[in-house]
Amino acid sequence: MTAPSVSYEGHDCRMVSSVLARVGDKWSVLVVMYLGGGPKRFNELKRMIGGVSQRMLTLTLRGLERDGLVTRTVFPTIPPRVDYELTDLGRSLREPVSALGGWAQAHQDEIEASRAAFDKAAG
Amino acid sequence: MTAPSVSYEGHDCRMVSSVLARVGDKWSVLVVMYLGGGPKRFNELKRMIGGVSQRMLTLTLRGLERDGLVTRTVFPTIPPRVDYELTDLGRSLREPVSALGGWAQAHQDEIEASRAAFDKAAG
DNA sequence: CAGAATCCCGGAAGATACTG
DNA sequence: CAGTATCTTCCGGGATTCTG
Repeated sequence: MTAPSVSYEGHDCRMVSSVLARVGDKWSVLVVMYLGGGPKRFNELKRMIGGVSQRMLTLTLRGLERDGLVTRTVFPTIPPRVDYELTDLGRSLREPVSALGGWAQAHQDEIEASRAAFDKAAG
Repeated sequence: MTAPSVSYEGHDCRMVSSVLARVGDKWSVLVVMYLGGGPKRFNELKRMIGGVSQRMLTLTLRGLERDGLVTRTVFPTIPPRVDYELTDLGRSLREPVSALGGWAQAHQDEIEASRAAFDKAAG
């Protein structure tokens, strides 16, 4: 019943790993999620995410842009304005990430209980 | 059509992030994937994954065990034997991870092309 | 406002050696 | 075989400062 629609065996598992390395990155996920609500400006994202340094946000956005998940649009005004928006590819990522989010939500308590029990047993 | 079954807005996005921090971990993913094929011993996993140090594999398995995704069974024989196996929770994770794997597979070329173009433009 | 540049530190992770 | 222990190296990432 939990049979995956795509089997693990039969293709290079490392590819999944490398994609998760990007997608699973803490800030990248949050950016993709928040950009799902529409285009955002730099500081707008920074405020929404909260706890991210401008350096990390810059690097994260750069990485997402490089992978074709996000577009960067500069308005040559004063003060400058830059909009970030998901590409079609970026939007298509929301679905599988959302599935993982759903899993996280469904099993969060289970995981936390397991951690507590494990930590208690190990002292 | 790409409408997610679980919306991003409406629950704490950081939870998804924290789960991805574990699940998205390079070695954790690979371990879960390989254990999907049935119970494995330590060095068996090490050989299958390849490129992982015994230290990292130990830490990864410990983390997965702590989260209740993997069970560790010790056979008090000489030489010692330890089997690692996915729990029900661990098996349930395969489905959403597989979805992400499918996405990775489907868009790999697109991503690589985007990276190449980006790197070329940036010099 | 949106970044670039610089400094700096703690933790992540490899290599190696030892053990029950 | 399945780890633990130790050392060391590396770099992710925060804080701060400067610019177009």
